[in-house]
Amino acid sequence: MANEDQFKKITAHAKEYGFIFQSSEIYDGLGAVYDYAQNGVELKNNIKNYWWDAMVKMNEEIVGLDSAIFMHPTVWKASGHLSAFSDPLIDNKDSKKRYRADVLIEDFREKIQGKINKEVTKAKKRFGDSFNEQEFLSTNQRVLANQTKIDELNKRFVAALESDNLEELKQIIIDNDIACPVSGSRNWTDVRQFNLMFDTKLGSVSEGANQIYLRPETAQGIFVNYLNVQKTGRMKLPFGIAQIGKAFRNEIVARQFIFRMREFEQMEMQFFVKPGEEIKWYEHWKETRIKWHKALEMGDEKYRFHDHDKMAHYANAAADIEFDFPFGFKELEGIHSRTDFDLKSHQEESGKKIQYFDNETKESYVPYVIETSIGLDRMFLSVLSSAYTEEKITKDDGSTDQRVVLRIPPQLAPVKVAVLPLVKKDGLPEMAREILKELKFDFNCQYDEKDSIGKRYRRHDAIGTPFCITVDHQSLEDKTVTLRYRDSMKQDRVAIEKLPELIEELVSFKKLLKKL
RNA sequence: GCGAGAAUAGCUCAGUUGGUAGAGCACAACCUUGCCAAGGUUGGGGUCGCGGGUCCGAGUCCCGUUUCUCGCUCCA
Repeated sequence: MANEDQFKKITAHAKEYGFIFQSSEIYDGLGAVYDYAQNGVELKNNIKNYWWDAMVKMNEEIVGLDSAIFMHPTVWKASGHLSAFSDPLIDNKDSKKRYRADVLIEDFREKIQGKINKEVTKAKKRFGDSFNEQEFLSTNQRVLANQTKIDELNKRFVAALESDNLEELKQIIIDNDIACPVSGSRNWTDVRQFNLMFDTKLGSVSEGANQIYLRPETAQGIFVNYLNVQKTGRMKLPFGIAQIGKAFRNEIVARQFIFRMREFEQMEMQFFVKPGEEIKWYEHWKETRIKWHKALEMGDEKYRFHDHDKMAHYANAAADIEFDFPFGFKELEGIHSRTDFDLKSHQEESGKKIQYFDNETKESYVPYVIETSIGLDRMFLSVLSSAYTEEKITKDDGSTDQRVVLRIPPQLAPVKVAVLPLVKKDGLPEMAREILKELKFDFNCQYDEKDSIGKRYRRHDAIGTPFCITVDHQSLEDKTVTLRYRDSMKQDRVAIEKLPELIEELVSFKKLLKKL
């Protein structure tokens, strides 16, 4: 991949300039776990704030929540994670490829279904208008044989999945002569189960200990609080609950820097609607969410939708917003129409009525849910990778030079302003300190007096600081400074008293939020 | 988990056929310059991933091991 180099540079830059460190690095690191460093945490917080403002602050009908990571274990039974969240995996010994055993069987089933469909198409052509599909399906020998095969397969498959019978899954693969798509061989290992949820014990580890799980998604914390929020907030449908928080998945393989981690952070909003209106709202949130991304102006062409054909067990419509990462278009955010699956399951498991009384129609019903769920760490990576730029610049004397600049949207930049005395004498540092003292109430600022002014500009380019204020000798006389812009490297001379207003204009979320 | 590569200073790397660890950048102090990195002087920092073996002697050869990176699977 041509951009692999680019990706390496970005990860190296992220470490070198204090955005992301590997966890427990002095102990050789811990696989796929990362810490956000001094600049990273600022960027991450800014992303969170942008999202929270766009969701909670700007929408009267959306409220926030911060639910615990630990939850009652039955939550995960109701949500389907206990059964559906464990993948039965099988390896082919010849090609060394790994497959999900259930997917392998499903693909095989589809192949046979394809054969049947082909027969039907052929017959349709041959018989024209007189073709009776029902009759054809029940009489054609080849079709019947294949249909029987599928029926038998389904019976065994469903039974095996329900009873978690891994030996049976392997037996199905063997009995049907399912071969590895790569090697063509039938040399399979045993099927093994991987549960993607981390478990731990609540209470004393000895007797009476309760097995609990680290949540694999934040959504369930919202669902189980639906009634509480709706009642105490006097919420009327449609309304939403937003939450930012950590989730944990014990991925077999977690890689690609912070793209896939075992501990990650989600920003989720569950929007509760009247049944039947879900597709309307699904479309609404698809549009709203992509606008939120594009408002940052990192390049409209870097985003695209990917509509799902295959749904998760809970969804009736689903799309991803994909971002053009250095390693290709990958999922950044998911928008799912989750139907009433979750609330209904919790209603059944808990025995508590989870319904909404509609005063207009005088009916009670379980609301439908539209979910928007974005990976915060992925968002972080998208900002970082689109921001990273190596730039050739031509100097006044005609010679060329290079600089590395992070073109982070100013609203998200970790440091907003650097205050720099041109020289380390003549009272310039003191004056710079005075300016900083005022600005730091409103903005994350840094002071730097070491090395030449050019070098300091470059240092701030490298962490994406959008503005550098330089205090020079003229400042002492007329209370003006130069304001240098990161992207254009141009400078304006402005009055010190105008600074807060000027910077605020370029750095606040207001302009972004108005575009939504 | 399987396969492939890698591991020497904060970073990028050099280290000859085995002979007691180097460079550039970065960092710190001081001097100098003063609006777009790379002036001078001085200094700090490494049990060469870890463990064993061969050898008078191992960063270098052999074995093992750990971790990281990439591919296969899955997903936010």
